[in-house]
Amino acid sequence: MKIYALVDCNNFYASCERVFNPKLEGKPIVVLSNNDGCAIARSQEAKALGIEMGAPLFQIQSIVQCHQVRVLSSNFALYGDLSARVMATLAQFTPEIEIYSIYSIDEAFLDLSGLTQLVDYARQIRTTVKQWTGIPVSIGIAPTKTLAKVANRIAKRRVDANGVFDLTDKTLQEEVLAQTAVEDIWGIGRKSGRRLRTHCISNALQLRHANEQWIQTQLGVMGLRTVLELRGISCLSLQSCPAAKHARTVSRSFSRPVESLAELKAAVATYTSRAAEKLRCDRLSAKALTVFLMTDRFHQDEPQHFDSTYVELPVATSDTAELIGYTSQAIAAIYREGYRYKKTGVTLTHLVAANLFQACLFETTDRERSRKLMQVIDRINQQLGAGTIAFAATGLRQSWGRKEMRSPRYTTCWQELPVVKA
DNA sequence: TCTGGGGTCCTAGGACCC
DNA sequence: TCTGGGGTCCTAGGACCC
Repeated sequence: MKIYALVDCNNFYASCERVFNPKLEGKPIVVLSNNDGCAIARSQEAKALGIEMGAPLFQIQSIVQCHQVRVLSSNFALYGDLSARVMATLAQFTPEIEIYSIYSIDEAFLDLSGLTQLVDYARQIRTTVKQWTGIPVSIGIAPTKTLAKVANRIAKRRVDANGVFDLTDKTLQEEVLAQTAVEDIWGIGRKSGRRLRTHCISNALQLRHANEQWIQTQLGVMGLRTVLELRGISCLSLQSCPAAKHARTVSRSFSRPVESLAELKAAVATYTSRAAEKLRCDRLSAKALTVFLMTDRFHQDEPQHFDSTYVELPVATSDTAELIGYTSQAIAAIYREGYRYKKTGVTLTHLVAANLFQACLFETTDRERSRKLMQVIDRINQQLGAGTIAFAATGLRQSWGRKEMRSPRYTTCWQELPVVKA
């Protein structure tokens, strides 16, 4: 029998902040989204105060003040680095590990098949991760990934579980699934949850016993897969070597409305640069791209405009200058005067391995020269900090975002290393 | 006044081909 | 006036995840 363990970091972003700032221990913390807009992570104490995931900061201001909630801007450089350390630690315990999956920032599946003393082993993993990285994790153990997710929830909630819960026992599965709300199952979202409830399926045990044909007509093959997984039949295998990405998006909301094409162009050029960097980092090239722009949907009293445009490129590329040329034209094509824009973004799609592209018969650009130039730019920005060298099209002021309460990038920036005083 | 960003997979339906 | 059938590929949109 297969045995999966799901290792999930507790309140990951909040825990990361605590690693370098122990004064935050035991205090309610929220970490904010881009522009300091919404709460995207909360410590246990903040959750207990009733702060919901995604709550706009201005709506929770009274709770924040009343309970002295520590409010922090997001610091993804720090979280990404600590995530990598957690994953590296987990990899010490088994070669069968799924990292870099789309859920990778704070969780990883491990294949523990064939091991005995599962709970002891999991405790050892938990202790080691905490000791080596400072991040507390919870571990759920079960014969399928979906059940391991359920087990992980219990590991987090039950005080007596002490961070580890083993759900391999069939009788225990029945008991636990009966207490799990149907929308708390991995893969069942709000929509499906509501639909299931109208058919009197409100917990995971009822879903487990639902009719297969009926589920497939209602929820499609994904839903059916979930039901089988709940029954202990593994449908989702461990992807130890996940497929390459299909798309790379960079988009941001503005901290204030933007009306001029010039500003939008500068923003789009900035996002294009970032997306192209990601592409080169993954050694990929894009054969197509989409650019979109939108007004503020929360301001329905103002005129609304959303548009996007798709562009196929003659030759796959990851050259920033070339891509900015295309995205700049694209944004101009969908821009309409007289709107207050809130957000714009760039998606690079149809990604192919950079060394395997189909050249164009009438090619005029010198690909080798462009590749070398990009390499130099990437190296300079890596060594001297992001944005040290940039394309003029990205503009001189890059002040769309707001991050007023960001903690230092303790582990990824020389100037911001923590200092230990004797 | 202030409301995130970046992904995946599946399905339906259109375009196109023979 | 009559106007096939089956297959593939692609995209948009929905649902979901963290």
